[in-house]
Amino acid sequence: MYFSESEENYIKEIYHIQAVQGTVSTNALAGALGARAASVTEMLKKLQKKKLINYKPYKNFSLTELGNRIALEVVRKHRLWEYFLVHKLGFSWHEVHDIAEEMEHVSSRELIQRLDHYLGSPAFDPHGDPIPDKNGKLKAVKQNRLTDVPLRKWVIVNALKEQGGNMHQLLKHYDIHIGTRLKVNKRFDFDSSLEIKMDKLPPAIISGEVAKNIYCTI
Amino acid sequence: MYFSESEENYIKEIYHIQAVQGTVSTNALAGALGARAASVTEMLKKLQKKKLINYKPYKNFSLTELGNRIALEVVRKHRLWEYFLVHKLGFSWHEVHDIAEEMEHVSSRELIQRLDHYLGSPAFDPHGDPIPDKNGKLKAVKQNRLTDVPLRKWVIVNALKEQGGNMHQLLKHYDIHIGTRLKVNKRFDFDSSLEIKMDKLPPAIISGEVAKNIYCTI
DNA sequence: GAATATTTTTAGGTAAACCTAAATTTTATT
DNA sequence: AATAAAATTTAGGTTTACCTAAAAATATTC
Ligand SMILES: [Mn+2]
Ligand SMILES: [Mn+2]
Ligand SMILES: [Mn+2]
Ligand SMILES: [Mn+2]
Repeated sequence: MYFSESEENYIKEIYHIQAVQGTVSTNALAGALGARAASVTEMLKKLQKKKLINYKPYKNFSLTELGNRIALEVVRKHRLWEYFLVHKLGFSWHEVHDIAEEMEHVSSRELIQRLDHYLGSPAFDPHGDPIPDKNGKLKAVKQNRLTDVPLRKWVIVNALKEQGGNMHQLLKHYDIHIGTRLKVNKRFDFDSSLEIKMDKLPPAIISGEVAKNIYCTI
Repeated sequence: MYFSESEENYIKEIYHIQAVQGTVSTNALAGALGARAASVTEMLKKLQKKKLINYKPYKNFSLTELGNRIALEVVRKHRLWEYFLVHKLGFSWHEVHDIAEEMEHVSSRELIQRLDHYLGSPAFDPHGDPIPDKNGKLKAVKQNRLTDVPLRKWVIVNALKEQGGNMHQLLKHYDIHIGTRLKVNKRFDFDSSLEIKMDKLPPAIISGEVAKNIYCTI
């Protein structure tokens, strides 16, 4: 069965929202895709006809088993290409999302099979997100928000979320990247900033803004 | 300036037809693209408005300087991806065209820059066709049709054209590939087959059908 | 050079993916 | 429970890229 680029983007986005919010609404999806609610409604009907989502008018919706499988395939393609861009072409992690957003729609299954093998079947993309394997299985690693981590406990950064701006400059300045070991010494409620401590470096203050996008293993 | 996937395909195809026929007509383009003449006319008007082609109704048309530049960029992307698919992912030369047909439309310039560097700035794609460099320059190597080559003269295969079917099986059977040294002993006008001689192999007969798609340096 | 054939364009449609504005349904508030 | 607010859908457009069938222009043939 053929799915258009738009259909793939919708399915993938439903998958992501479902993963973090548990439930998906027309407006949430419209927001995530930068589209208007009316456009989303139209597409929802199309996706339902293709048996990719469970949808009743005016109600929240969810992916069907099939929809989930397709979503995982697109996510797999996206993350494998991101891995390729960073580890083979030398891009930095914050530059690859938009390119992968296009490459994820190249349709050849054989291509992805071979790409995966060529990259050594990586389990995580450059942002620390798990790459679904051929069967859609994800290596489950808990991503704990740095803002919620217990005080004075050493943790390891395992994921960084891109948020539009150029947060990566800041992270580079602090020398925080995936694999960095650090602990949170204090949390300042006033501006929700944190004092963190990294090996061989004096304690540093980071804003809640940044901390929100840093995840780690406890 | 943005060009859609369709616009890129049209421009590239005009470039190819121009290269072999010298001149491009609505019907020729429609045939090459698998579209109807009416659709082509419509697109021609769009391409003219974008100053990519020189076009007068009912007349043959040609690429403008800008059109040529864009065409070369798409050709460059196509052939670099083909090279990647064969030399990095292990595809065989006859499997890569359709995949590259999709990948050539990924828009990032930086991506192609880096891909080129990663591949070692190759000058020829897996079919033996030259890859335009960043400035659109092509390494000119004369591709002589094996059917036209002088008799009893050793030549080297430098290009193989894919023609839908599975000619590659035949070529593999004869062990003919890019780089193969051979000479044409005889030409049989009756069915336009050729007797060829390769190093360390007894003479063999190949059909005109196949020979037409083999090119070499004299 | 007129008649015929071929090529190309125009006219009029369709489907996908978007949009705005208005109507409808659901949810929240008094 | 009635009303107000918010979310969602429907109605009616637009643009892109296709299509078929008919008309117009160009080329070929007698
Ligand atoms: Mn995408
Ligand atoms: Mn990622
Ligand atoms: Mn293409
Ligand atoms: Mn090629």
